[in-house]
Parts: sequence; structure tokens; C-alpha cells
Amino acid sequence: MEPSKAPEIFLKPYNPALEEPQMLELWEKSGYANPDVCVEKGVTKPDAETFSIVLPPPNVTGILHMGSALMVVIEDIVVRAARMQGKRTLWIPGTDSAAIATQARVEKDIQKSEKKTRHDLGREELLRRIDVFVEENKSIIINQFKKMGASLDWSRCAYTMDEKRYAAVMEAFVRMHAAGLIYRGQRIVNWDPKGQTTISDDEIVYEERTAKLVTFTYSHEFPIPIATTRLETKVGDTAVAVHPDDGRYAGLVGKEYDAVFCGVPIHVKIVADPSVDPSFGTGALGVTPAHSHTDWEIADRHDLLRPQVIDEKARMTIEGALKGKKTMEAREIILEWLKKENLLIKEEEIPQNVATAERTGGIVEPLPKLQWFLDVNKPIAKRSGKTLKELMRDAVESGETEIFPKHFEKVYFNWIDNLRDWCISRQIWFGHRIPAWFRKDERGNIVDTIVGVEGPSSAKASEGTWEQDSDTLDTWFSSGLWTFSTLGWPEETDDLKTYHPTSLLETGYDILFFWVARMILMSQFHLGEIPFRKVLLHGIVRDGQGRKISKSLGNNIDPLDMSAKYGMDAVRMSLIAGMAPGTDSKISEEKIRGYKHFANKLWNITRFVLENYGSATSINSDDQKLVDEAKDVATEVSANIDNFRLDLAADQVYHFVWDRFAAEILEESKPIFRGGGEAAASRAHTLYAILNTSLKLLHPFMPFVTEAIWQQLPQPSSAQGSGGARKESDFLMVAKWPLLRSSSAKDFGRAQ
RNA sequence: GCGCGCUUAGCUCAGUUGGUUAGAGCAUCUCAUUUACACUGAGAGGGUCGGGGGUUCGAAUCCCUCAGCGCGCACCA
Repeated sequence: MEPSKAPEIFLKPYNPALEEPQMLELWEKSGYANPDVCVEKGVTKPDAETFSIVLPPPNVTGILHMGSALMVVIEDIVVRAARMQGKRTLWIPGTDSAAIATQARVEKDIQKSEKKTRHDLGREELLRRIDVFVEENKSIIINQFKKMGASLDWSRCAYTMDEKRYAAVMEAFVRMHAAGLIYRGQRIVNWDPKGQTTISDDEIVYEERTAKLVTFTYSHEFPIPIATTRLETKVGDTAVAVHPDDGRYAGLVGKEYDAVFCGVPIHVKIVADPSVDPSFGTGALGVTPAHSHTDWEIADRHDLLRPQVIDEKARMTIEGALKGKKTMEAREIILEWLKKENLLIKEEEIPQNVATAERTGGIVEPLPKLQWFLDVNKPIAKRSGKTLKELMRDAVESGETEIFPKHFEKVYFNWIDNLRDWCISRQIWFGHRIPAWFRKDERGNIVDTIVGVEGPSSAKASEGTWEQDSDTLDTWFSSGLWTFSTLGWPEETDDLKTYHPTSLLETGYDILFFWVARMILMSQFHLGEIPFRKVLLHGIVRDGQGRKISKSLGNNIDPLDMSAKYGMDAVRMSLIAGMAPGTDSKISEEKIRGYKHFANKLWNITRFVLENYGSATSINSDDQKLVDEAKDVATEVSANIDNFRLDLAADQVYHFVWDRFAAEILEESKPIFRGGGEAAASRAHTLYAILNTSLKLLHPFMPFVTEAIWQQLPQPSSAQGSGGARKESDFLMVAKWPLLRSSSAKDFGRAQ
């Protein structure tokens, strides 16, 4: 046997900065991230089991942070493992327009540099500026994802606002409108005065604050004191509601009173309504139908007037001294007036949840507005009379879609149970414009409406001037279509047939409602099938001490900085280690450094193995046990990956490679090599085999260093001496996943 | 108010259907070592598994209860 020298590159420590760009280039040239190429080149059988997954599209305003890095790593691990297992694997990338966030960002930039508002520029010009911004930023975020080693099929990259996706959104809206699920109605909506748009219930964040609860009466004649934290709305009251069983007020129900409240004439009827909590405040509720969700519903039941007293800028609209005042100012003025008039009974501090807009932080003002809604309770004929709510529930209840970890299924059901109609129209310019056209009379009243992809036909156009609705759709409306709009829907494409329903949806638990639920809704309605078979949720990435990463704490750990310092493989491993599904995880620089050492360990193991590697021989029975041991590890690692316990899988292979392979097997081999002969030759091949298996198992987790080593491996000489056996694959990325222990070790449909 | 999760070594966490003496990483301390690797190796200290009760031959693991922390939803006059 002639000992071969290890390639010179192994004489120096592993250098990620040198290897990573080369590996990226190799992978990109290979085209193996595209399943069509894999089939073409014979790596994957055309009829192999498919594995498909969409990348949760990052916002074009965003940059890569540890959260998105975690997402990329989890998905890339699962995808690379599936590809090596011979599955026809598709991972679709894309970017998200993130309507409000993007428009706000561009508006801010323009305000800063040109001191202009969007109204100064006009709709067309603003949208043009946004497009420029988006194009610049898209490539930044895409390049960052590429650097992570994400084996996404960039040839299928989608953007929520590109032509195909735009068309899909229009089609989806029109179809849902035709089915009677989308309607336009005057209802109380969540108005964000800061963002100047409506928002959905899910975009509200409740903040606990202390509020002043004021107890008073409207006038000296009015018999019931009421309590409120929002005095300014009381000029819009049209009723006082008490509980039907509340004996204190029984005799007063049905009576009506007039009063002049802080200069505003009001007419208040006393009604009995079961929604009133007799134990809160005075047990009597001043009903302001136009500025409270529950009061609006009470007004429905008692046929009350609904005067609006606050406008979109959160200012008073009522004639008189209050007109034009901010709500907070009006509150003080009324309080002073109550004191002066001796109508004030009590003031007390109470804790209160204030509704704020998630994006802007503005205090949400409930306002009655004419908006588009999606009806979640209407039976759908073509879906056997089920409602959207029921369809959403069915998908998970039937087990067709499984959520990991399991307990999030309860959270999901809980959300569905409390779901109200979804307000889908937004008063911003950047987004998918609602495909509705209105014809108005001289006074501006809408006399005709058309909903359609094309707009008014020529015949209709001759009837008068049509104007398209200026509103755009909630960004989650288009996101809901993502699993199938990225595959070419509404066209019946091959991709759609092959890859939908997708196999897996992996995302953060924080967008379970926003996105996961909406995708189920959309797919169930439009395709009559689930969007994905499994949902895997991950948590928030926190710093080493478990704190949320925030600018004010200055504890940001930038994934790209860290990879420059320690290598992307180290970043990837440290994100996965200790990360249980659905649970928040932690990352620190020390942790990352540890895995850099591991990459180097692997590098040096290779050096040792190659230095002792020699010509053809067979493996003896003692050594076969070691090979089998590696097979056992492969079996367990595979099982953990299948169960999405990537943390356990990573830990297992890490410990096998370091503590068993390097610390024990390699050490025991040294005297064997000194002894020479058959035993040494057998051992040399055994070490090569174990290294081979280790590289494959580690590849999904640490693709760069493993591929870099693979590229340096000599072609193994055949044990049977047939010679010239080619290295089984030119790329570790598409090398065959190790055989597993059990006889059920399937071939995973790999082409030979 | 309803629901979910967490509580194990100084720190961060594993512990998969209950089964010997409860594990890892980091940190601390001691020692070793010029060839695969100091981006190393060997070893040590450190835990009444949040409290209490129960089931069991046996409980970190299952049940009840209490406490603390975190989160979601609802209410929010």
C-alpha cells in the first residue's frame, strides 16, 4: 500500500472566507437547486416523491437578521436532506412588498431629502419611487440569503407585486366576490390615525396603561351615573345600556332624555342589553355607537342613531367649542366642564389595555367606515356549504395539515373561534389595487359598481365615468395565495400539479394567524385543498441572556458579521443547536465560535484520514463494526430530521464526529497504522467510509465545509479492485444520503 | 376571565413511550502535549430536577395542588 498525501490545503486551518465563495459559485453553476436540473442530470428520478416548500418571503425593506437567518437554516437543512434522499425537491424563493412598511419607509426618505409628502408627489410618482427602492433592496436581501448557503431555486423566484402574482391576486379577489364572500359595507373598523389606514384585528397590539375612569351624569336630570375612560366620545352617545336583570335600573329602561352635554345637544335612550357587565363601574354603559365595536353592536340591536364625532385625524367633528380639538384635549375640556357643572362623581385610576397599531404605534380609533370585508361565516356552495371558518378548522382538525409543535393547534383553533369578518381594504397606495370600479352621480354618490379583473367593458364605459377604487388590499391577502401563486395559479401549470399541496411550511409562530391561517383559508377556497401538509413553527432568536434583540439594548448579533468572523457553517450550527421547535432560542458569539472550532476539527480529521488513505483493500470484520456504528448514527440522525428535531440531529452528529470519531476511533487507529499491513489498510478504508458518512450527515447543517472537503476527496479505489470507480457524486449537495441500519432503508427514489 | 408554555449545575439548555449512579455546552479549577487539530487532549468541582401531595416495585418524566416567569386570546364602559 502506498500512503497518499493529503492535499496541501489541509495543512492549514480551515478558512471559511476562502472556501465559502467558491462553494457558492460551484453550487450556482451546478443548478442542482432546481429540481428540473436534478431530473435532467439523472440525480433525481422523474417520478420520485416530491418535497416542496415555499420560503416565507422576506420584506423588501428588510435586511438579514438572526430571525430570518434561523428560518433559512432550518429550511435549508430540511431541503438539503430531502434532496440528498433523492426526493424531487423544490424550495421556492420570493420577496414581499410589505405594503405599509415599504410605503412608510419610502415616504419617510422623501420627507427627509425633499421635504415632500406623498400628496405632493401624487400616486403615480410615489409608486414609481417605491418601485426604484424595491428593485434596489430586493437584490440586497436576495444576496444575503444566497450567502447563507440557502439552496433555493432562484429560477422560480417570485415577488408579491410582480405581474403574475398581481394577476393572481386580482383573480382571487374577483372569484371570492363572485362567491359572495367579499362585500363592501359600512361598519366599525380599526382606524390607525398615524398610518391613515384601516388595519385588521390581528394588526392590533394591546398595551397596558393606566387610564382615568371618570364617573358622571350627562345632566342633573339624567337618573343614571355612568363611567368612562373616553369622555370625549360621550358627545356621541345615543343610549345608556344596563343589564336586563339589573334591578337598580329596571324601572328606567325605555325612557328617553335630552341633555346639553358640554354644549352639545344629545338624546339618550335607556336600553337593556345582556352584553353589559353589571359589576363594572356603575353597571350602566354610555353607548357611543360610532366609536366602539361593542356599542355599534348594541346600536344594531336597539336601532340607535350613530353620530360620528371623531374624524380620521382623531379630531372632534362636533360643532361648537370642541370642534377640531384633538381627542385628548377634548377629554380635558369635558372633564373641566363636568367639574364646573357639578356633574362629576368620581375619578379613579384603572389599568387598561390600549389598542395600538402594530406598524405605527398609533392609538387605534374605532370609526365607522365603508370598507371591503371578507365574510368568514357565509356558507360556500362549491365547498359543500362550509364557511371559511369551517374550512380553516377542517384542514387542521382532520389531520390533513399538521402543526408542529402540536400545542399550537389549540392556539389556532382558539383564533378561528374568535374570528370576525376580515377587513381587507387599506388606504395606502402601494399594494394590490382593489379591482372594483364605481360610477358616481353629480353629487358623488355611487350609482353602479363593477368588480372584475378587466374593469368596465366598453358598453359599460359609455354609461359614464368610472373610477377605480383607490384602496389597496391588506398585504396578507396576497400572502395567503403564496403557496399556489408562486406555482403559476390561476393557470393550471405543471408546477402546480407537481408541487401543490406543498410538503412543509416553516415559519415563526408569530405569524401563525397573519399568514399560516390565511394560506389555509385561501387554498381551501380557491383550490379546494390544503396548502401544505405540515407546518413547522420556530421561535424568536434571543441574545445569550435570553433578551429580545433590540436596537436600544445594542445586543444585535449580525449573522453576516458573525459569518465573516467564524464562517457561515458556524453561524448555522449555533442557530440550530439548542433550538427546540416553537420555542425561543438563544445565540451568542461564544456559541458561534465553538462551532468554528468544530469546522476546523472536521478539516483536520480529513487531513488525518487522507494522510493514511491507500490503495484497494477490503474492510475486516472488526472495522465493519465501526462502519455499522456510523450507520446507526445515520439512522438516528435521519429520524430526528424527519421529526423536525434538527437540534437533536445536529447535536448527535456533532458528538459522534468529535467525541467518537476524532477522540476515540482516530486515536485507536494510530497504533494500527504504525503496525502496517492488512489491518492498517482495512482501517484506512474504514476511516474513509466513516468520514464519508459524517460529511453527508453534516452537509445539511454545515454545507460549506463539508462540500469543500468533498471536493478534495480522492476517488475511492474500489474494495473489489475494479479500479477507477468514480467518486459517487461530483457534488456532496446531491450525493446519496447514507444507508440506514434497518432493512427498510429505502432508496428514496434516487436515480442510479 | 379563557388557554398555552416554561421552572433541571454559576449561565444556556438536553433528558423522545416512567427504568441502574440525572447529561451536554460555556464558565471555573487541575494536569498533559511539537506532529490530524492549542480552533488540542485528560480530569475535577458543582444539582434535595420550583414547593407540597399522590399513583407506582420505581417519578425530572404520569396525576392533583400551590408559587414564580413568559406568551396568546378575550374583556377593556
